[in-house]
Amino acid sequence: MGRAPCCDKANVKKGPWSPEEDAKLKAYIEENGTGGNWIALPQKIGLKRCGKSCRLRWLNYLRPNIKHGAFSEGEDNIICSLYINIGSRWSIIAAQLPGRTDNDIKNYWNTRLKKKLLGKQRKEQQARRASWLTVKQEMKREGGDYMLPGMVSQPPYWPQQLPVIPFTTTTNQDPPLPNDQESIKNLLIKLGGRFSDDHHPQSSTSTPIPNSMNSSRYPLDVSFAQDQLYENSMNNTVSPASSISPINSTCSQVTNGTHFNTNEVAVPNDMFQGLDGFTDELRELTYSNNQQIMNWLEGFYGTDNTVDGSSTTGSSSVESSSWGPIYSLGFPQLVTGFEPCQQNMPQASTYGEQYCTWAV
DNA sequence: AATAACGTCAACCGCCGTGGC
DNA sequence: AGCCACGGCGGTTGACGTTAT
Repeated sequence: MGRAPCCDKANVKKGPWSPEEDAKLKAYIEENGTGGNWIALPQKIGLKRCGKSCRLRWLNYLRPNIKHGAFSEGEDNIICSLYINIGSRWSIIAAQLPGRTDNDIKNYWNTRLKKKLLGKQRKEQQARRASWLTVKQEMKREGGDYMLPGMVSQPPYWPQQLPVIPFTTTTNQDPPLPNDQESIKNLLIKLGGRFSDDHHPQSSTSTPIPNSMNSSRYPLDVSFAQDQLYENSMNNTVSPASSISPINSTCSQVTNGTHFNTNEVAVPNDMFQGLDGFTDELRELTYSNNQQIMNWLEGFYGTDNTVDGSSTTGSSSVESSSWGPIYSLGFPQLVTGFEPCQQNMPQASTYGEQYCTWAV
């Protein structure tokens, strides 16, 4: 037996709110408050609306200090930084943008920001491909290796060189500031990579997954993403087989248990859910190296740094200078803004653990 | 001018966590 | 411990406006 409906659907008006309804609701709440019971509210006011609908209307439209209209560049940056870090946690993102509602931000992301991001990425990708084809032809003629400067031929397999700093907020202390490499690692994981100590799953202790992670919404399948990345890298690069490191592709199992290995990094599989081709774009992107990902993001953020191909053939190091523009635009806002988020959201520490923690 | 295609956004739906009983 | 009501959240839908053909 299902749950009883919160209201009598047959006698409830749906669709756009009329000015009269708005006025009634606004006047009542401003005078009396919600009374802590949205379900009972419409009857008190004499509105033929569902309580949930009233709540939504108030929160998204009628409540004071709601900001309507275009998003600023700064707001764009915050949204993107947070999305990259925590995914589609719109309410948390909204908490960082006074006057904006989660619904607004969600719509804005889905209809504009995502495309803006993709548009820039596509342009760069096309340019890169064009130059790649040129070089490839050049190399074929000369019988050389198919490698572009600044491109690594290995599948994306991030080395465990980055410092491991758990980004937990389980204490009362402020969360540690993410340093460059931590942020990069975090990002790379979300892009589907894994780290070099992933191969020792049995050797470590297990850590309970937070309840919210341990649901069907968050199948832990990092290695599967990695395998896909590998396939993508095989399909999208013309690298000779000899230059590709072997990769363990036998561990593509969705972890549904109640524990996860502390050497594994928990990444929600739906981190980029709803992005359709965007996920593929990101995966495709990872056939090149960290530096290129950094440049891609910098491109989005509007900085004009170009790839210094000569310095990026190594697969492990990421110059902090390359991260600089992103760091300065995005993460400070994220970090300094995280505090109100913690205050407002009791489960904020859970998010911190879910998305930012990995153990040594 | 007509209409198809696309974009935007308010609103809805259903699931989940929480707290009271 | 189990049930229930409720609030909150994220994903999706559909109406409406705009642009392209």
